[in-house]
Order: sequence, then C-alpha cells, then structure tokens
Amino acid sequence: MKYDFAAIEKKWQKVWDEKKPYAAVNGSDKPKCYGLIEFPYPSGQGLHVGHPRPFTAIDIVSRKKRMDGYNVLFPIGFDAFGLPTENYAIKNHIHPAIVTKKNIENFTSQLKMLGYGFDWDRCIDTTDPKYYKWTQWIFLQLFKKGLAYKTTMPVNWCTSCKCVLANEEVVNGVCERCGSEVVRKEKSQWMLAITKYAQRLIDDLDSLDYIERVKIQQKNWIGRSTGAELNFDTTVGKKLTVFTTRPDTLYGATYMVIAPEHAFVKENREKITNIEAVDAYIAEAAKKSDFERSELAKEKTGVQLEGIKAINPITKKEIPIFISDYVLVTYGTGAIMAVPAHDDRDWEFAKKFGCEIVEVVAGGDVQKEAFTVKDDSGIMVNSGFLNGMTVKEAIPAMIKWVCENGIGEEKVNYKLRDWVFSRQRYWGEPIPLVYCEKCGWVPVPESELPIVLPQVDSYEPTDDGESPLSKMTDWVNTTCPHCGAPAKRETDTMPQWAGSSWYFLRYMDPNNDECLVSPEAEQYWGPVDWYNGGMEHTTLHLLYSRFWHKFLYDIGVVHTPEPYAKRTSHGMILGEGGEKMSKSRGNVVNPNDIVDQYGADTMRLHIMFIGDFEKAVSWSNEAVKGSKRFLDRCLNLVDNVSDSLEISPKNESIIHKTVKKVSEDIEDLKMNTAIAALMAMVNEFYANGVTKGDLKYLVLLLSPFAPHLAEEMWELLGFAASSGKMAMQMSWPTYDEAKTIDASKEIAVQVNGKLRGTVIIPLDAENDEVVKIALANEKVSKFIGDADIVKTIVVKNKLVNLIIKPKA
RNA sequence: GUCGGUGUGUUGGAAUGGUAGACGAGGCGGACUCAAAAUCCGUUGCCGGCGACGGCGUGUGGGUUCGAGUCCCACCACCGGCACCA
Repeated sequence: MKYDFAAIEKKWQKVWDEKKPYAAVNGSDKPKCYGLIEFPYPSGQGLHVGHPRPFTAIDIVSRKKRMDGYNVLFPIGFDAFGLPTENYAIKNHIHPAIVTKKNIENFTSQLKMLGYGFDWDRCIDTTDPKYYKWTQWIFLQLFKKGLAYKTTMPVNWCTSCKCVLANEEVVNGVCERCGSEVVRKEKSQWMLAITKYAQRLIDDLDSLDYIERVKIQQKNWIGRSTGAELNFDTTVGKKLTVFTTRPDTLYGATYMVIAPEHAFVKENREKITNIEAVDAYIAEAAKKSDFERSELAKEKTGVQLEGIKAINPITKKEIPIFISDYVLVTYGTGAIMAVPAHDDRDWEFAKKFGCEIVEVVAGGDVQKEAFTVKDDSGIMVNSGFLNGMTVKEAIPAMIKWVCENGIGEEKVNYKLRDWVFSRQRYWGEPIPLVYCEKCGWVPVPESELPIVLPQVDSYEPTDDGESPLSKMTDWVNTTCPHCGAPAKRETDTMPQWAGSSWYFLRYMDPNNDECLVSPEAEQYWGPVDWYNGGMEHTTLHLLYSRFWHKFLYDIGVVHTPEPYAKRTSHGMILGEGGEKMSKSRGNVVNPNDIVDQYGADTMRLHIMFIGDFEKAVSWSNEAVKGSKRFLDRCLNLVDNVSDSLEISPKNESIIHKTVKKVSEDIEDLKMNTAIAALMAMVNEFYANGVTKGDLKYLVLLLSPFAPHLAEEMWELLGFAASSGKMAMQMSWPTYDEAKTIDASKEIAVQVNGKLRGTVIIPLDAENDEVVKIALANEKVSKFIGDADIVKTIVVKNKLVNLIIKPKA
C-alpha cells in the first residue's frame, strides 16, 4: 500500500479538531498529569526546526500518560509581547496587535500540521487584555507588599536610536540594531525585589526533580556567599563597611578600595585633598559601559583618596583608601578591604600603586604572586591570635572576634540583583499605577483592570527614551484613585518576562473572569508535573517564574511553593555541518518543507530519533529518509498480515521486550532508543511474518510517535470498528516480565580478560555448569592448552572469565 | 579565569564496570526492472592473511580491576553559562 501521508494526516487532523480527544477535563476524579512546554514567541518567521524537538517529546509523554489512564493537560499558548513585533510595527506602520494576530494564526496552523495533542480550547495569548488583566493584578499585589519599587538605575542607552536597550540587545558594547555606541544612563525604573527570595530560591531546589545542570546554573546565578561585614574606622570619623568572605585575612588588609559610585566620596568631599583627580576618575568610569568596564579588566586603574585614611580594626594601622572601578557598587557594600597577599586582583592593584603586601597565610611567595589557597588548610601567620590555625579554623575565630569587639557581623551575600521591570516600550503590559503629587505612586483599583494599551500614532520611543505611551496625554492624565486630584499614569510597560512568569496557571482555568485561576482548578492541576524548556531560560524565565509563584504562594493564590515538579532540557538542533542554524549561513531548516516532503509523522519520528534529547545534534536532510522508510515498512505490514488476533509465538518475545523498552524509554525521554527498539521489532516482523494480534502492539506503541499513521493502521486493521475507539484512546500495552527473558543465553567467554569466544548456556545456569560449557568450546580450549586454570569469574547470564597460568 | 558538558566507524548515534559500534544514513554486492527510482535480501571499524584466523581499536598519558568507552588522577581539544562577585 502506498503511504499517502498527506491525505492520512489531513484526514485525522480533521477528526481530532472535531472530536477533541485531547481536551483536559476540569473536575475529573482521574489522576492528573500536567505536561508543559515553553510557549513560543510568535515571530514572523514562523516555526523553526528547533521548536518541534521539545514539543514532540512532551507530546509523546502526554499521549502515553493519556493511554496510561491519566487526565492529561498539555496546553499551548503564545508569549506574544516583545520587541521583534514592535520593531516590525515601527517599520511598517502596522499595529503590533494585527501583526501578532497574523503570526499566531500562522503558528497555529503549523502546530496543527505537526499533529500535536494540545488542548486548543485552552490556548492563551499574553497580549489579550483578558490575560494581561491578571499579569497586572499580580504586579499590583507585588506593589502592595512592597516588592515592587521605583529606583534610579544605570541603563543601556543607544545614542543613535535614543532608546533604552535590554542587556540582550547590547552586543559587544554596541547597539544590536544600528551598531552605534551604547552608554550608561541613569533612569528611574520599576524593580522587583527578587533578592528577598534568594535564599528560598536556592533552598527549594533540593526538593525538585530538575536535571542537575539546571540546579547548578540557578545556584551559581543566585551566587550565595557567606562571610562577614566589617566596619573600618577612618580619619574623618565616618566608618567604611566592607563585605569579605575571608575575614581570617584581616591582618593582611593593607588598603581599602571603594567603587566609583560609592557615597563615601560625596559625603567627604571637603576632606579629600585631590578631589579634582577623584572627580575626573569618577566621570571617566561613568562614561564606560558595563561591557567596557569588564573588557578593560586587564589593567587596574584607580586614584587614592588623599587626606583620608582608614584604620585596620585589628592592626590599628592607618591604611590608604583608593577609588577604583574593579570594585562593583552593586555587590556587597561597594567597598572592599584589600588583601594583596592572597587575592589576585588586589595583588595586581597593589603592585601598580605600591601598596604594602603582608603575608597572612603561609605557603607561597607573596612578593612574586598572590597566594590564593584552593582549600582551607593553609596555616595562618603574622596574624596575632590566629597564628598557627588553619584557614578553616581562623574564619570562625575571626568572626567571633569581630562580633565581640563590635567591629562587624557574619553576613550572607548574593550575586542575584533585583529585577529591572520597566521598559520604555509600547508593546507590553501597561504598569497599572498612577502618580499623584500628593499621594505618590497609587495602584489602580483592581476593579479597573485591565488597563488596556491605548491606540497610539507612533510606536517609537520618544527622543528622551520615554515610552510612546507618554505622548498620549488623554490617556496619561487621570485622577488619583486615592485623593481624586489630577494625576498621571505610569507610561512604562512590563518586560516580556512578565506574561510568561505565570502562564502555566492560566491554562488550568483559562476563561475565568473572577480570578487568575480558581482554587479548585489550581488544587487539582498544580504543580506542573513535567516542564521542558531550553537551557537559555534557566536563569531568567525559570527563576522569574519560580519567584512569582513563591509570591503567589505567600499570598495564598496557589497551594505549592514551587510551580514545576520536574524540569528537563533539550539540546539544540544544529545545521548540517554542526554549526548553529542561521539565516546568514543559509542552513535553516523549515519544518514545513520536511512535512511537505515526508509528512508530519516522519518529521516527528525523525526529530526524536536524531540523537540524545539533551545533547545538541546536527540536522541531516539525507537521514530523514530512514525514518520515512520505517513508517513505510510499518504500513506495508498491513498488506501482509494474517487474520489471527493472537500474538504469533515467534514474535511473542520481541513484542514483550519492545513494550518494556519503549515504556521505560518514554519516561526517561530516551525517544531515540525507543524508536530503535520499534525498528528492531519491525525488522523481526519482516523476518517472521505477522498476525493482526502482533500489529495491534506495533500500532499502540507507535501511536505517540506517529499518531496519524497509527490511527490509519488501526482503522485498516479493523480495530477502530471492533473497539469503537481510536488507538490513542486505548490502554497502553502491558508486558509480561517473564516473556521478556529468553530460555537460553549467549554469553562471552574470556581467557585472562580477553574475549575468546561465545557459548550458549541455559538461563541462570550454575557457575560450574557454565565453566564446563565454556571449556567444551573448541576455540576456548585451544587458548587454554595445558595451562592451569587458577581462577574463574562468572557473571550470571553475561560472561565467564577464565584466569590461566602457563605450566612452568 | 571559573562552573557545567562533550570527545566512540565514512556519518547521526547505541552500550546498569561484563561480547564496543544497537538502530539509522552512506558505501559495496545481489534480486526485481528494457532501464532507472522505489522495494526486498546480504555485507560494511581498522591492519595483515586466499582462508581458518590473528593483531589493533572509544581524544592523550598514567592508575584501580579478573575485566574500563564507563571509575580515579593529570592533560589536550571543542561546546555552553558566568565572569574584577571581594
């Protein structure tokens, strides 16, 4: 029979659209399974070949779970706010909502073309006011709890586009779009206090089934370090506070460094005798972008604050204070105690500026290079009461000393920064706040949500970098919800991360107008059982959404502290030569082309078969044929099947083995070996011949992978008529463990650890018998000759190793 | 620099410390065909040998073990994240 995939796929997609076999049921008493993929950004380019990899994998898992009897929620939606759409709108003078609608339609037809079992009735769109009403609602709750605040922040400013850029838009220090210089500019921004949740975001990782590298990357990103905060007296009376992870080296602190932005300079201007030089340095540092500051890291720069000294609290020595941009104002206290003997950066700086270098941990030559001990077993020297202790002992001893003497305290610091939440852009959720001269920032009453994006004439930011909304005076001018006086709306919008931070909750109850999700729906569906997504979202989206979910937990909206029970991650699909797919390389594969040429089932099968799910793999157009051939072979079996509904004895063993292998592999996301097992089974079917009973197993096992063809074969074999169900609605096949085990086994025979032959033994044969059979083998006995067997090692049903010693 | 990952035939990739290369792609040989495609069957790690067979093989060098692709140590290469985080 010819495999007319185009007709088959069209036929079954129509059936699914009508019968909705993928609908998830709210209020069911079945056990639930919530599988989630990262919802796509509906770009103008349409679906990329990278999308089907995670989508197909979780689709397969969902289909199997459905056959296992679960009430499955496998939803889809669109993360549709974002810059590319806005830029397209600016360029072509089309409203972004129109562009978005068009793109979503295109994505929808492409996703349906691939036969995914999404519950389309739960489809969401983050740009729909009915959806972003609740994004705004969550923001208001954050604001009310003091977790959203406005502060002045240095931002990336493109001097040519005259607009604020996200960090991702700054490439090698220049604007990604126009290539012009990007500088730092102070702007007032809304911030979310994610750092308040830093410790919980680390601690709760332990209870989650996330792949290890995701956990590690999140932990590193949050960057917890423990140490002490110490107060240094200065000759001007004011104290300088530093954070250090190595309080044990306090005796070696021979100078201090503060960041250029540190308030100490401003507060002590009149005491600094070289204030002109200091001001000049500060001005120079402000001109540099973050990128330049880290690029120019090789050569340390700085200026000493003349006229002021600090006092080392334990040696009581006066030490100089420097200002330098190698100290970051955003980490710790923005000031450090420098221990040049044991820190590479401090050492480099000390050499350049002629500072004293005092060894406090023995073991290196600190005049030649900094001695930075890798473990904490170094011995303290030149350190008073710490002398002779190991570093490990000295750290708590010094912390105890500083606490007792009122010098400082133990302290934990995080690299994580608060989340810059404002964008001076049009195509995002308006921030639902009003500024009143008298009352300050006032939340819009919840009854007025959503604050809908108004129509504007132009989507371009203003010359001074304000959102285009700021030009809409009718919209901006309003009254204070608190006192009724004239007031102005916030014109900043939210970043793209906002809508995606809680979307998985909306799927549970997508049409609820009363609340973002009903407690009943959330209790039943939450948390997400399995969430797969890209590694590139580990430190942004994944962290942000965990933060929001913890907040929603704290205010009683959700019943679990974590949104996702399990997280896996897929590898990238590379071009033919193992290079990244890109338009400039011309190696981009469009899924439509593959579907046109080979069909959706082949596309699905091949993207799973191509290699280990977690690793990057390169696409090969040539190799797709193999997957197509396999489906051809499956269908052709229908023409050569015998009518028996029993399993044929010849195929019984391979069927049970394959059911076992495929069942286990799907749960482990090892779709490549599951498909290999199916191929092996079909190869045996060709060799042995098949009954309808045999093919029933093949169809059911195949149905998550190639759902269209599976339904077609199910119908052709008459099972649709006899069961009244589609294959996907049947129970997942079970296997009998006993039937997966063969009665006899071929095992390896080694002589002195080297393979010398194979023999066939009865299953679970005793060791003596195995050795006897092995010795009876001609090739083996030839190798042994007249040597003595000094030892035999038998691994049950696997191998026998004979250790021999030649006769003297 | 640092954290994480990877390194296996011509090629994509398989292998709970136990017969390396499953399953594909490509190649080669054969069947069918006027012929070609498609399909089916066989074969395919490298070296030596007509052959039986022997030797060598999982980035490099050591180690543990009866036995190492797999575990340990050192190194090299590539990929990804972070990067003056005190």
